[in-house]
Amino acid sequence: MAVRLKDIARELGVSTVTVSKALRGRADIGQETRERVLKLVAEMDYRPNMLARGLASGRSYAVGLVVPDLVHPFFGEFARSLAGGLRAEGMALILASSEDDPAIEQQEIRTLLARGIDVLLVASCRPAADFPSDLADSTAPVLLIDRQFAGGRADFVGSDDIAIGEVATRHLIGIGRKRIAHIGGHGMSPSLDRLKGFKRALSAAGITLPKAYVVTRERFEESGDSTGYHAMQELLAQKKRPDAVFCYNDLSAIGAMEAALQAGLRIPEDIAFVGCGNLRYADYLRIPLTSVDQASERLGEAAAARALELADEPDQPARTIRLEPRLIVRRSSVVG
Amino acid sequence: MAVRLKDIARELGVSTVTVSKALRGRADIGQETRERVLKLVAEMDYRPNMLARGLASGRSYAVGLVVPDLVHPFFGEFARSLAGGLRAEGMALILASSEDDPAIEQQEIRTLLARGIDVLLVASCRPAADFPSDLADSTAPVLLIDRQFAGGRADFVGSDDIAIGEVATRHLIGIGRKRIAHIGGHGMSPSLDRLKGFKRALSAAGITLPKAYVVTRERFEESGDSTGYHAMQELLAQKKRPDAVFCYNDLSAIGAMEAALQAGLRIPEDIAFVGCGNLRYADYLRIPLTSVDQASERLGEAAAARALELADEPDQPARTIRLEPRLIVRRSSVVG
DNA sequence: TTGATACACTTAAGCGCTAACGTAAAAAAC
DNA sequence: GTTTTTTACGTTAGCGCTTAAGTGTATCAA
Repeated sequence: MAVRLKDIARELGVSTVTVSKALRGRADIGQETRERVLKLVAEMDYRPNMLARGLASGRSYAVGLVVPDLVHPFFGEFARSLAGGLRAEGMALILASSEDDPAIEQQEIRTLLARGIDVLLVASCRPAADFPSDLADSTAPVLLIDRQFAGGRADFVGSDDIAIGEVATRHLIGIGRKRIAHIGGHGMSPSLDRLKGFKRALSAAGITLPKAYVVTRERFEESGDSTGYHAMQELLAQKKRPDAVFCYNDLSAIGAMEAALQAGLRIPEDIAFVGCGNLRYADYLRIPLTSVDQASERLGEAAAARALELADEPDQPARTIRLEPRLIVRRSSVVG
Repeated sequence: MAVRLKDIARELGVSTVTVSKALRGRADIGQETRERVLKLVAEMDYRPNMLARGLASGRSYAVGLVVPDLVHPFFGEFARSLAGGLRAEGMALILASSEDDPAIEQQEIRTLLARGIDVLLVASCRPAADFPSDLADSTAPVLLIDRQFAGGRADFVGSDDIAIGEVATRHLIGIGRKRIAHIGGHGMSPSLDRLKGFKRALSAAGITLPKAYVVTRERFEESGDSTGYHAMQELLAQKKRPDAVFCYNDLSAIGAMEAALQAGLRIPEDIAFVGCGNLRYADYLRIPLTSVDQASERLGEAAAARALELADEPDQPARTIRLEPRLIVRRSSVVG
């Protein structure tokens, strides 16, 4: 089959261990031998068998990533830049999608662990309330992405979701809106925190929030547009309908805008919208959408960097990395 | 560390091989023993170490996928449904992104192969003209996705790109357009075939195609909108500007429409557009976009099924699977 | 001269698993 | 009742690599 360490060693008249060490840059190999090895390795196009290396060394040089939905632009962009950061260090990415189903998520985590991944990255779809036991028991260090668990002492890379809620809401307040509603999720930490930021911004401005102005739903990733559409209909049914809505993500904002337009409202004159995620197509929508950018690329880079650290040194005190959001203003919130 | 085969065997007073066989459902294990093994395996939460299994058996139960761009909706959707199909059979997906760079693609293929993947799926970004040697020499069976190579005797799962070109063009002819242009790519097989279908449909209808009505570009995945925008400006500069454009994909169509709108044209009255890919957001665009649906989900399923076959039996005659496209008509091509 | 100290390698062992073959007992065949 | 077959296991060897523990030789201090 393929070229093995043994073949290189035989050809060179040295032991396999010498070749192995030379390849990995260990110090106890002579300059001349090292060069001979490297030269032949290149000539024979040798690639170490990572399964064997992983079995022998306990390190697989691969990280696992579980996301709720690959198609969601945020996770796509995140995965892309993560993969780029890992590739630079010769690490592979094993990807799994949970389809927003906790049972699938658990199963995927198990199979990733069985593959000896060095670090487990998870954007969990399980409720933020308590830390899942399988993550707590993981043999590989765990790096939570985007979604955190309550009291979790786990490593985390994600957005500052409270700031997202504040930034979006302050913008709506800033353009003079008084009846500001929120279409959000429940259960996951980003939903909770964005709502918290939303409320914080409102009360800081002395604006009261009717209970009915907060509509929460599930499943924002896959079919967020219809989720947003129906949630918006609920808001439009209020006696005093809102004049601005902060939506959990862009997809739900798209659906919500659709509902508003169908109801004959003008955007942004009658009602303004802010989404979150800064979708690639936000500029090209019927009404270009104001959105909070989560810097998914930079999150991917940060996660890659942290994952590499954890792979090298698994037993570190947990760290939390939060990136600040940035508001991108478009037509949906300013008369243009 | 984790529970090993040996631990189960010791506990049960049998050999490791017996446990291994029972676990994999081999015939030469007694009913009673099998049950005892399975029971204890469940109790002790044993998961086979896939690195060891892979090393010993030569099968890793993982497939590798290289795509040009994870963020591109087509590949995202494809990867999602592929992963689903594989998961059902206990196969993992190792994902790599080539960033549309042939050198990165080659490197990623090497690292995937070094990981002992059972099947290599590649949506290659290398020119269709000739079959790359690394794919020809691959130790794992190769399954080409979306893009084919000339005279390639390799397995393939993708769209019927000629039909895509025909369907789109016939539609534009059907709505009475006479000056039909194409913004397309070059090099990759889908570009070539879509152009072929485009020309075929035109000549079947007896419509002549000015040379300048075919504009080809590169890089349609990542920044297709600006590619489409600039290509469209070129078309608009013609003495006789087109009254319809078939664009390589939706992203370029979005950019092209943007350019047309900026030029003061009405869509579809003055100029109609058809894209390809049937983007999730096609309905919500400024002008909802008529697009050819590639059935990316079904492609993913088909690829998963074929990959499983190839994993079980690598030496099969190559098969080509092409899914028929379907036109989704929206505002960009009919006055609505 | 002796011993310590590097240096540049080799030998031995084993990671956790499976393929291939071996074997003993029970069942079936003659 | 002996041979053959079948059933249900066990033994051996090894996948390709790495870690840990040597081994021999040159170098240097005492």
